[in-house]
Amino acid sequence: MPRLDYTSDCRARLAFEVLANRWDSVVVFTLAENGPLRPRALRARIGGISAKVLNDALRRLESNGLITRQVYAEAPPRVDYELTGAGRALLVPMAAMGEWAARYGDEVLAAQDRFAERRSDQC
Amino acid sequence: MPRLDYTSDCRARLAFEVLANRWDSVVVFTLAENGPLRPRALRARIGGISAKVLNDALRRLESNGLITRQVYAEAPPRVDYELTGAGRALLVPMAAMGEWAARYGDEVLAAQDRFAERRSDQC
DNA sequence: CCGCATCCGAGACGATACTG
DNA sequence: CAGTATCGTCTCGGATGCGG
Repeated sequence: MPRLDYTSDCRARLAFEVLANRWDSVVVFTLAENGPLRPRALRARIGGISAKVLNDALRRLESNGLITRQVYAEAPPRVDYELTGAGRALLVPMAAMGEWAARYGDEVLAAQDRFAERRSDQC
Repeated sequence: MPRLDYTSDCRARLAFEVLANRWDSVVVFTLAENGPLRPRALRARIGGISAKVLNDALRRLESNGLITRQVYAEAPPRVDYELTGAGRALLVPMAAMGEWAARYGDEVLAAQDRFAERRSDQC
């Protein structure tokens, strides 16, 4: 998050930076599909993510204005997270990314295998 | 690059993972605009990237099948890098990301400022 | 129940110097 | 000129335990 230097003029970089971390896009996607959710529910829907890491992701998304944090004055404490307009709008480019992955995902995996083989051949 | 576990079903994750690192998307973009380039030329066009880091990025992109590496038997050594079909196809989602950034970039930066302020207020 | 503090390992980035 | 090696720093991911 060291605030982008746009010396290299790639407009899309801000968007990628915002979703660069492992779980951020998954959280956005999950919130988009299910509406406002509590951390507990988010963890359950996503699966395979620790509480701390989810919290880290939520903080990042909040700091980038992609989600809002609602706190209810109750006991036990209750919180939920919801997408902002900017967050919801991200679904459009995310869909484009998904289509690319659907079309070229196998190629990528195959290339990774080939590359791993070549490196083990040399040694 | 620890090979995705698709336990969390977000199809777009592969695409994000492929461009998750700082310079990867910039390199793809630069190659798309200028055609095949030698590392030297790439560095010059991009600006602000060290030789090692560019090399790291090129290796990653190659291992993911987004670029190809052409070696010419000359002296002094000559190499150039070119986008594959999968690499060129990435420009479509990248453009979508760019449009999002153009529309919501300011909101993101403003949110970051607000978030930074709140944290410094508390301390 | 939510979130924070701590500790650890893995990678990326960055600068520099060196080999083919 | 291309690429590697090394070193230091930073951040993410992951696990665990504590406090509000």
